[in-house]
Amino acid sequence: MTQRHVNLRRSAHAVAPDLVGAELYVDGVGGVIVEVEAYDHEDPAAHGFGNRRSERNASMFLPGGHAYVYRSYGIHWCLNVVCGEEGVAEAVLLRALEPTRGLDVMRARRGLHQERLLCAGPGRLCQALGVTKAHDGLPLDRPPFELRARRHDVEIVTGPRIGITKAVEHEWRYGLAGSRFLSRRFA
DNA sequence: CAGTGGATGCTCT
DNA sequence: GAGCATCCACTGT
Repeated sequence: MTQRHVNLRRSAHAVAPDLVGAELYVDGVGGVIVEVEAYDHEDPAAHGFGNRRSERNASMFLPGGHAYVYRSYGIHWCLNVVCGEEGVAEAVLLRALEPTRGLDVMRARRGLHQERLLCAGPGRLCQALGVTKAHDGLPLDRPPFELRARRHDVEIVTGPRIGITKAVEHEWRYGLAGSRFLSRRFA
């Protein structure tokens, strides 16, 4: 993968491992993606299961390359990279970053926290990067977003997704091997 | 460390 | 009214 941008018009399962090691910034604040999960329209654990549209998941039906942001547990925001073709609900949930730019801004947004926990988890990541509902549906190839493909090969580990109760058998969680910025270790 | 429970609000049935 | 794609503080080793 030597392109500058990740091709997001592919299935979430193809995109997810390619996002590990890529860089994401929001208004210049962010870092290296170290953990993601794939969700597709045939997946009972996904918001877009059965391609059923709702007010919440509308952005999932945009063509690959947009943001899908939803409220989690009433408190947190979670950011997805929408994948695939328009009209098919699939996306990759961004679960953790290794923070590299704007550490002071992230620390201020997150409060008194160690660097390791700044973006270790989907809710923490959005808080650190300032992602809210206002970003839902925005294209990822324009400001405030910047998404750059990784330039070197990385070692990727997989495992079951976190925090779900349906379709738990699939190993659709992808992480950067050995990273200390994961939300949880891989088995 | 591991395990537990509360906070919190929106979406969908 | 149930059920969350979570986080944090607190407990007990």
